[in-house]
Amino acid sequence: MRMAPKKDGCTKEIMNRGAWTAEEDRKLAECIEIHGAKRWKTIAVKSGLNRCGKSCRLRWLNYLRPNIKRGNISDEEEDLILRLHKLLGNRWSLIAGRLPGRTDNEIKNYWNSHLSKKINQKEKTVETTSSAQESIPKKKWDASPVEVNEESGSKGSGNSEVCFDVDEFFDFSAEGSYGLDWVNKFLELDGDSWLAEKR
DNA sequence: AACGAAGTCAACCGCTAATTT
DNA sequence: GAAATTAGCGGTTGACTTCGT
Repeated sequence: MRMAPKKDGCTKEIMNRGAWTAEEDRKLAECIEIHGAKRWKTIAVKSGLNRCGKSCRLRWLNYLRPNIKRGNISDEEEDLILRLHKLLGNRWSLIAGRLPGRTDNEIKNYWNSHLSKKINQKEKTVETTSSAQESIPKKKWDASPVEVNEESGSKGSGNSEVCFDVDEFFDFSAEGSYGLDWVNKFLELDGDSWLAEKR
């Protein structure tokens, strides 16, 4: 697509970059079938694509992976993204993990092009209608998750209002959790009635 | 029809975390 | 335990498409 190679594993030699061709996709898929979707550096070499491992991984995860859904994000999915974003912030891979067949990149793009705009509009209308009483702090949607207690997982303050077990929360082995009930559990109505309104 | 603006999305970059040597 | 390597993530870019004038 563009620009000169930069420093990292991908750039020690001149690598192919930019849009993938059907032939490259086929070679990559073949190679992954043989070696599995791991060891991307190895796959990059074995496939003979002259692409870096990073690039191969991204292509596989976003396009070639089986069961991937493209486009047409449903109302339910959109609602789920909104709620998860409120809960998690810009942790796209975690959000994607709760939306079967969706990729972090797709969700991130969808957020940036659709949802962030919707939210900004909503904010504006709220501001104009309730300019007088400003007791409730303005909600910042970008990268400001509800604080969660992550002590069992990674970093976290522990000083949270919404406490839950991260391990339980991200136990993706629990199939069938695709829905809103589980997230409602953590998102007791906090004044964000517009989410409810919009349904 | 032509052109610029705005929107979309695939792909890359830079960084950190995890793993291997 | 330290250093090197690899994997994964979120942010950003820019080519392409669509829309408005």
